[in-house]
Amino acid sequence: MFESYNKVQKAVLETTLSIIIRKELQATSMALIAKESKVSTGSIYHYFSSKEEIINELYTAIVTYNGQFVQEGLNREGTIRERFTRGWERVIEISRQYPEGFQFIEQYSFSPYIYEDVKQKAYNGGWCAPMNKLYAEAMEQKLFRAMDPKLLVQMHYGSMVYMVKSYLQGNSDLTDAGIREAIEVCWQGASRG
Amino acid sequence: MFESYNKVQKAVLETTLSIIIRKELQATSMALIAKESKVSTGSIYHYFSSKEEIINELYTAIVTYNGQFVQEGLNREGTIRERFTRGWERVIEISRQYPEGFQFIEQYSFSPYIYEDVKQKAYNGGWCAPMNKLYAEAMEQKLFRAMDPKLLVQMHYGSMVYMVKSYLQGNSDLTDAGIREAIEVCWQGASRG
DNA sequence: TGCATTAGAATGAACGTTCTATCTAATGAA
DNA sequence: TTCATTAGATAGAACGTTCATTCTAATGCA
Repeated sequence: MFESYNKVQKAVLETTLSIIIRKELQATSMALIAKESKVSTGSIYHYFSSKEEIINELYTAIVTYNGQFVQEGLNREGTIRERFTRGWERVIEISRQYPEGFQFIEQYSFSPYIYEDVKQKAYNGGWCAPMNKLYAEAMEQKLFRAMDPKLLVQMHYGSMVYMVKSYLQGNSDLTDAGIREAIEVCWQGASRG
Repeated sequence: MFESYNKVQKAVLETTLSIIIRKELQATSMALIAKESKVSTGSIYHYFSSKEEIINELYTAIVTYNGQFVQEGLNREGTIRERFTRGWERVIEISRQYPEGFQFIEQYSFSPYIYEDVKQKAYNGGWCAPMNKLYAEAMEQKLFRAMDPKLLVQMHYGSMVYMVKSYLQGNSDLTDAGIREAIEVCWQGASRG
């Protein structure tokens, strides 16, 4: 997840992610990050200019990483339906594999603590634009109902998010069959006549 | 929204909600709440035992209020499809009417800052259980695919949440026709063959 | 007068950040 | 090879600020 960072930065980012999921932003103090990551505050400030910067760096790193993973599935050859399925499978797969990253992005993508330009850059490096394009294609080919493709992508993403949240809260399981069915539900709802 | 509270409590809760949406929990200080609500910290502590209690009270109040509004639509007479449509229409309607409440619940329903028993009580007073029941009925009557009704409700709620978020972020509009179409997309996806 | 309510100063803890001292390892002149 | 020099990295105490909460005195209604 944090391969492009040095050892200290990696430890700080990993620790911060772990604490912030367990305890909220306000309880994620620099002292606690220092203690748990075993990096002194002096060193933390040597590599990061502020607490805000750590959180924003975390945000960028996760969105970029997840974005690449999803795009790999989305951009491979195949019919629209195959790419659709692979794309959403990867969205769920990465959420299941790195639930902390998923939860963090979920909580902070609408937060004022993340700078607008970081959100913007993250959006560009993410998987939203290619997915929007796929949906637009599906509409051109009359596979999908005519509507705002971006809105439909958001709705489907919402479905996936809440399915994963249900799973992470222990209110449902997340089997391969269940995932396939959920994706099918989305496809069927979007389909024309 | 806060009819069951006295004037001071109402002012404090309304102000807290407004600040927390604009600025995050960590920037929502008691001093700022006092200043904006024009209630001194002394009075705030006369009516609330702590900052945590304010936030948790806020959570309870909003979920209860929204829950009643949605249930009114859900429980009225009609076919399953009519009740389905009215239910989701009300979920969106209340979100559009009180976007701050919507955003607050969205941000804090998964937060460790809200006590578990408050979440539990809120869930019971909310609209989830009746909606689950409606979905179970739809499955019994073979209108919907056989799957976990709770999971499908969560997925549909996710779709609504992300549609409203798109709207609140200015990335799409939220017309009556658009809402109707979104609900239809959900129905169609859930339907049997 | 008596009592609930209010205001806002006071308090002490906790916070993000900075500072200073120390450590480590690489460099290069002798 | 040796050792002074250097630059970066690290540790943790110290700093000033801000925070949630408490306290004390004043207010206003019964």
